[in-house]
Formats: sequence, C-alpha cells, structure tokens
Amino acid sequence: MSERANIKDVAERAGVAVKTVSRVLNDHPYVRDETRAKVERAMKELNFRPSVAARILSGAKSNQIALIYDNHSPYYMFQIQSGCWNFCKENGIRLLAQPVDVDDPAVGQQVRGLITETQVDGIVLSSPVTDCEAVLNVLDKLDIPFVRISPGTNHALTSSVFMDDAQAADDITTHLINFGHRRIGFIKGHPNHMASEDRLFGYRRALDRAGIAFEPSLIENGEFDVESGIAAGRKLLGRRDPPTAIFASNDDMAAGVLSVAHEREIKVPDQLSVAGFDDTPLARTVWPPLTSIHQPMAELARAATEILISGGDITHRRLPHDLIERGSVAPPFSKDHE
Amino acid sequence: MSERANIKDVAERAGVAVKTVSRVLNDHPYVRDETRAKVERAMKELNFRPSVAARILSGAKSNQIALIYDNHSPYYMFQIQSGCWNFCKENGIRLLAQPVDVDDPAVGQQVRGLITETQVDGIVLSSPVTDCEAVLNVLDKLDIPFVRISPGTNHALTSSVFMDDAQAADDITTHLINFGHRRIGFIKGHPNHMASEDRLFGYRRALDRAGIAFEPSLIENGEFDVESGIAAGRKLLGRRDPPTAIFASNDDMAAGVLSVAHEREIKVPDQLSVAGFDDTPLARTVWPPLTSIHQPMAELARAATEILISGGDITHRRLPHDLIERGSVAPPFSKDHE
DNA sequence: TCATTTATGTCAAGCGTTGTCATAACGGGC
DNA sequence: GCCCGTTATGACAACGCTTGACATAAATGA
Repeated sequence: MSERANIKDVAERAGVAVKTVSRVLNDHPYVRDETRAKVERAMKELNFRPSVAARILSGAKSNQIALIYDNHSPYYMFQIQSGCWNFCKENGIRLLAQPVDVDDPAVGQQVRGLITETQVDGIVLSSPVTDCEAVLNVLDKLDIPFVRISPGTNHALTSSVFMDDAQAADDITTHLINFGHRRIGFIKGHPNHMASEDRLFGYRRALDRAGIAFEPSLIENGEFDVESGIAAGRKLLGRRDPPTAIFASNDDMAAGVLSVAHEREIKVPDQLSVAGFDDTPLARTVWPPLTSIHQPMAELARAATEILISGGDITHRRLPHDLIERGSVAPPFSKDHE
Repeated sequence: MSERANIKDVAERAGVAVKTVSRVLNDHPYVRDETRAKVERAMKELNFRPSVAARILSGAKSNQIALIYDNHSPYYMFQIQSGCWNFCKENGIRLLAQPVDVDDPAVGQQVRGLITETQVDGIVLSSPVTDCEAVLNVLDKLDIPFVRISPGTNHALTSSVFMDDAQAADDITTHLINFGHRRIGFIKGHPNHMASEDRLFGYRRALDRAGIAFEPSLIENGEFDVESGIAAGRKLLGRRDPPTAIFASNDDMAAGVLSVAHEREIKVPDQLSVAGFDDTPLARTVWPPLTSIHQPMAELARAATEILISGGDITHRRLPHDLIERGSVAPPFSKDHE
C-alpha cells in the first residue's frame, strides 16, 4: 500500500501500455479521452507520482525552476517568493528557492552547481542578483533561460519585468508639491541598488517641472534601513531651516524619520510630512501610517515566472505602481492653523 | 566546453573506472589518496557536477530536504528559511522551500506529491504545519524522517525543537510587575496557534506568583496582526480603569497598541507601558522601540535541520529565549512625576 | 474501396549514478 | 613461500522514465 507505484504499475492497472501512460503524462495528442480517463483513474488509485529524477534523466524537462535571490528584506523576499510560487503552483511546476550571496566570489560556481545538479528548466533572478556579473556569465554559458525582476543594467539583453521607479518617485514628490511643500528633503537608498538613483532622478524631475530649485543639501544618503533613516532624519530635522516634508526612498527609512520626529516631538503630519516607498506592512504599522508607493513585488515575480515558462522571445514588461495615501502627508505649516 | 561532463568523462580523463569516481564523490573509504587527487583534478578540469537526478534514481540519498511552511509573517518565514539554509549550505544539502496551505483539503496530497516526486531525504516542518493532521499522516505513512519546529501537540512522538513560550511570557510579565505594574492588560494571539495559550498561561503564572489577582476583563483576543492589536488596544484603553501596562502576545499587536496610544496622545512609556513578543524588526522600528522577547527562530530552524540530518533517535531540544529591554516599559504613573 | 488520420502497442536504447559482486594488489604471520 | 585479511579498483546491472522506430488496428473520408 505504501510502496511507490511506478509507471508500469499504472499501465497494468489501467490495462494499457506503458507508452500510453507516458503519453497521458506528457499531454501527447492521439490519446482517446476514454483511455486518458482510465489511465488517470489508475494513477489516482495507485497514488502515482512520476519520479522527477527519472524524468530528468531521460532527457525531459524537469518541470522545476529556480528563484535566486539575495535580499535582506524579509518582506521583499516573501512577496517575490509568493508571486513565483503562485504561478508555479497553478502550473504544476516545482520551485527551488535559492538564496545566494552576491558578494561571495564563488557565487558563480554555486549557481552553476545548482543548474547542473538539479537540471532546472529556467531561472528567475531577483534584485540584486539581477546585476551580478558572475551569475549572468554562468547563465549565459549554460544557455539556460532566465528572467530578471527589476534589473538595473542591460535592460535590453534579457527578459525582464520592472516598474518605473523614476516615475513613481516623481509621482510622490509631485504629490507633496501639490500639498504645497517647497522644501522637500530626500533620503537616498542604498548605493548598490540601481533603483536608488532612479528614485532620486524622479524626485529631481518633479521639482524641476514644478519650477522648484534643486537644493543638494536637502539630500541625505541612506542604506534602506531604519538606522540610516534615523541618521538622515536627524540631520535634516536638525537644520536651522528644516524641510517641511521628507521623502524617504523606502518605508524603513521613512519609519526612521518618524522615530526622530517623535523623539523631538515634531507632529506628523501637522508639522512635518513624511512619505515612504514600497508600501511594506511597516507603512501601515507605524504611526501615523505612511503615504507610500505600492511596488507590485508579487505581481512582478509572478509576471517574471510567467514569461520564463511561456518561453518566447525576449520580453519586457512594465507593471504599474500605485500611490497609496495614508496619514503622513498634509499641507505644510498646518500647525499655524491649530 | 559548455557540454555537461558526466561521471564517465571524469573517469576517462582520470584514467580510472566510473565506480572509482563515484567512490570519490561519496567519500567512500578504500580510495588511495593519489587516485583521489587524480579524480578530483579531472572533476575540476571538466567542471563536473554530479546529477542529483541520476543519484536519486539509482537509489541513493537525494541530499535534498524540504522545509514546509505556511505562515503569513514574512519575518518568521525569513528567519526559518535562513536557519535551515545556513545549515544546508554548510553541509552540501539542497533545500526545497515548500509553502503549503494547511486549510487546503488537498494539503496531504501535495506533501505526498512533493516527497514521492523529489525523493527528499527528510522534512522540516514549521508552525503551523507542525500540527496539521493531514500532513502528519502522510509523513507517517511514507515513513520519512521529519523534525518539527515549535509544535503544539504530541510533543513526544517526533523530534522537535522549541522554546518555552510560557516561561518567556512569565518572564516579561514579571518584568512588568517588577516595574511596579499591577493592572496588566494581555492580548492573546491567534486561536489556531498553540503558543497563544502558552503565553497566556505564562502571564497568569507570573501574576499568580506575585499574588496579583487574575482579572479576566483585562484579557482581549487578538489574531497576531496589527489590526487586532489596535482593536484590543482601543478596548483596553477605553476602559474607565485602563491598565497601566499592556503585554501583547506579539510585536505586531503591540505596535497596534502603540498606534492607539499615539492616537489618544497617551505617552508611552510614561503613561502606559507596552511589551511585545518575538523581537521582530518591527520592535526596533516603531516608536518607542518595544521591549520584547527574542524568539530564536533562525536558531530553532537550524537546530531542527541539524537533528534531521544527523538522523538519530527522537530528539527534543529547547532553545533559550531572551528578554530584550527597549524603551516601551517604565514604572506606572510616572506622568505624576513630570 | 483505398488512402489517411487517429489511437495504441512492442521493443530497445539511453539518461548518470550507485549497489553488488568480483577481482587484483598488498602486507603480515606462520 | 603460502594463506589470509585488508585495501583498492573494476564490470555490470538496476533505478523509472522518455523517446523513437516501427507495427498494427480502428475510424474517417473521398
């Protein structure tokens, strides 16, 4: 009862040839519906599952893909995995989630090992592995299909999915401007992350369009974590002429700014508007909840997986972002109205 | 050059039999150092990686284990994955991270499919899959080794790793009591989660020992998310005789309480002490940072993996927790001192 | 009726590895 | 110098599946 059934057992039980079972398994044409049903019933009754190993070995597709990531944000990782996972589940594909360390000199060998050992059919690369030369080289040499999620470089050369970071930053900056803000502090993201520059660019573009002079001293560097947000917040709010609004390149740093505001008893949003980016759960958790940009991470991952599986030509897909208004933005100087 | 080398190629190149290469691969005794060196050189030169598939097919261990989880907290999942992953990486084991839905009636079939298809050598179960009957049945029938992380039930029957939730809750409650609190609100966790009851128990035990009468109306139900924390916080703080401290069963709910406090301009910790549980990044992110219990999730996962791989008898391992003091707890009524 | 198309079966080869069994070389102990 | 156990290596089948070549039979259509 608990022995594993193999394809031969199924064939016997269904009263057909092994070959026919194989045909059913692989969706070949030329199988009568009736026969197919018989075979499928036998498979169910025997609790049959084809051995991936045998399948791979005999040269068929493995029906496995790998998701390679190296990101220290649990939420990002969670979303990306969920997106890939959903698509895989619906399509009967097994997903190998593979963390790597992009700074490890052996990362290329690791990825090569993964591929040659497990024979995955394709790879989804999430940021920042998307821009890791060593990995890209290996993928290229092994000639294995892959799709990148939000790559920073070489957009055209491989399939990719992404959102428009610059436009999103532009949107949220414009949102602040529309509320009447003119002095808007900006906290940059981690220098390794390509999106950091794009977001800064969007911020500048929005200012430009509104005819507001760009003020370099209102830009602080950050590293996408709360601590750097706190440090940047202290600098910005410690000025003699502090900004009336701060746009942080992600929610964690925005939360850091909120902490500084609480510390100094600056009321948000009455005395200071704060905007984040990414729409992580944090944005809803801190007080006040953060106005932020919803980055469709899971959708990006899902789209990437879909492109990978459908396996056509090089494809690029841009997914829309959303400006989510919460309670952290208000007109400037509204403390005067109290 | 980019063709995959197989064991035969290596054997030829090294001038030995295929079997000898296999022996080198599997660290068998009875291989001369000289021969081993020859083979290893050949493997390097050919960039050889053994095929997992072939290995499985020939009846050997797959050197793969699966981590099965269904948890909606990205941070928990991240920690658990990291812990498993680290151990696997160090020991050359491939990890299949497999999300499931414990409420899906087909979950048993899914797990059976995973096992029979991929021939994993063992399974790590994380909460709440640890207590999913359907999954446990399948695992039992398939007679595959597994280890549970923080199981709620049947402790004795299978290997497991866990922390002492009751003691931890006792510790943090005692901490509040030591600060002088007598009216301590408690927010329960999700009813499906076994730890919820343990934490409540620890809270009561601490009160008991301190000779403080248990007051049922100070207990509110929650579901481990911010929203339920907010709801519970509103109830507790809306009383005529609000508690001077609130212990929430996890950080998210504690963050919800903080939001309510901010909303009502109740100063934390001067007018209200708040304690969380789990020591998620959130605890450091909100204002004020939360005093909380550090749950060693990654370590638990690592230990579970280690036990699984070492494959001895049924083992139970308890890992220590930590009380992390931050800024959210102070003596009661300290507003009077201002 | 004959030629296609559709549906199934038989058979054998092959995928890359490991287990079983066989064999060979090598040291002692007598 | 012979036997024996240990050490080191090899030959070959087996694992479960896919695939291709080929055979055959039934259904379809002109």
